[in-house]
Amino acid sequence: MITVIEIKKGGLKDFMVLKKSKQRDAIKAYLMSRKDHPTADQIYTELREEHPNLSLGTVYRNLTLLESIGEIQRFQCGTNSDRFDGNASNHYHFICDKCGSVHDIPLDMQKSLQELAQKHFDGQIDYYLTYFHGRCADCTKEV
Amino acid sequence: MITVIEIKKGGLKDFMVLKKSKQRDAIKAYLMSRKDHPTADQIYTELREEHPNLSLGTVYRNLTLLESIGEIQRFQCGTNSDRFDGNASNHYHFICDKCGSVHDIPLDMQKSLQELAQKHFDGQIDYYLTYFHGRCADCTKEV
DNA sequence: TCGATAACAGTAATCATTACTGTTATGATT
DNA sequence: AATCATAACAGTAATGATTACTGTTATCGA
Repeated sequence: MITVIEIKKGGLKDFMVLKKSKQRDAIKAYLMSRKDHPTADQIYTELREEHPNLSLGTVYRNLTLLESIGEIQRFQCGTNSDRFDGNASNHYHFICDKCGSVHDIPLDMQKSLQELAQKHFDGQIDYYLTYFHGRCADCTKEV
Repeated sequence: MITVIEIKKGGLKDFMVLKKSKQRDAIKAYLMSRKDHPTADQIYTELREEHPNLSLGTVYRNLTLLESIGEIQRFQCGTNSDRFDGNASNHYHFICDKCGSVHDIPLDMQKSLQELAQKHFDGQIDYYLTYFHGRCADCTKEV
């Protein structure tokens, strides 16, 4: 199977044939195995144990690539580093304002909210991202 | 009137008495006069015309301070710079994925969504941020 | 007017992320 | 299996947003 991806306008070519790489597979697999939405640096540090020559640039390049072909999600949530999620489907996130952890919320996206917002906005709303904030279960137990 | 603000633990003191400054007033006033949620650099560039000696560090310091006392809002929305909003009340934002502009959506926050999410999450949800994406009115007119 | 210190301008440092460079791996074609 | 084009790599340098530092100035209560 050949995977062809589009390249943003500007260069000479407008497409690219993907070649497989052990590094990309490892990054994808790692991300799929986790539910804590790690940062690029966390992924890099973890994978270095198995792949000592792995480069941080490679991690970033592949995360960006995987995101561009819709296999993973990247998002900012107030912390200083971007977070990555192996679950590419649209879903809700919770950010603990105390410990910074990020959790999934198993709840269907509310189409009604988007429809409601659309009634109040002139442009065209395609999707929405919601970040719930508060304290995670662990942190509510502490003072 | 004296404004006293708390300082995060770690230093010798745990409070600070605010003194007024022309620069902070100008930053706040500028932010209040706009609806386009400018970046720190945009604020800096604009205000330099009136205040030629204004420093970018001063802009950042005051934005952080104003945010910490709840007078303005700071948020990330996928663009590479943080955005600032003179309207500190909880409201919805729309980000145009084509031109990057940020708009307000005049819609009350849906308490029901938070309640719904709370039913599916163990921790304590205090608030939520939602970013609608799509194309703004101007951009829907273009190809 | 004085004294304590918050705030400043200017600059250096930090940190996440992206870009560059020479080398290696992939995969289609001979 | 050998060749060839090029995607991907490791390693490193560069970028850009933000924060921290330093010596000076402004604010404000005493």
